[in-house]
Amino acid sequence: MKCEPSAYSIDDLEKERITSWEGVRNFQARNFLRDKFDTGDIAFFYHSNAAPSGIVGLMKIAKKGYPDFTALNPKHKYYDPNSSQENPIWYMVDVEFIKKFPQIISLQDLRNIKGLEQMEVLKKGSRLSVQPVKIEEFNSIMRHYGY
DNA sequence: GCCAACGTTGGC
DNA sequence: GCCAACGTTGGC
Repeated sequence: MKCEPSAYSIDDLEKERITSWEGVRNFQARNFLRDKFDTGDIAFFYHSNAAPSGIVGLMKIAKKGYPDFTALNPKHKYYDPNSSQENPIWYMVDVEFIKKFPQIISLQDLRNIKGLEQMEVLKKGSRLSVQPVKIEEFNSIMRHYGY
C-alpha cells in the first residue's frame, strides 16, 4: 500500500497506531480494498515519491473494506458527488501499525532480491496505490533481511 | 521539474 | 466503441 510520506508516513502511523486508509480514487485499487482484504491480513507500507522510495514497514488490516466516508462529505478534499450512502463507489480499510523496518527497503534494493522479478511494484509504469503481493514475494523479502 | 505510463473523459 | 485530449502518478 503506497503513500507519499509528505502526506502520511510510517512515522505518522507509528504514532497514531491505527488509521483509515482513505482517499483511494482508482477503480482497480478500489476493487482490491473492497474485495480482497481480510481483517488480519499483513501489508507493506510503501513510501512513494520519496528519496528513496521503498518499503518502510508492516501493517495489519484492522478492518476490512467498507465505504470511504470522506467521499460522502462535501467539505472533504476527497469528496465525490457521484457517491452516496446507497452507492458508495469508494472503499477503504483500517490499518494498524506492526513495525517500522530499521532501514527502508528501496526500489533498488528490491530489484536486487532474487524471486521478485515479477513483483508488481517493480514493473515499469506500475502506479497502482494498492497492489497484491504474492506470499512467495513477501517471504523472499522477509527472509532476505532476516525479519 | 521532467516525462513516461497509465486512467478518465467526452466528442463523434 | 474509438480515440484524442487531458489529468495524475511517481521514478528519477
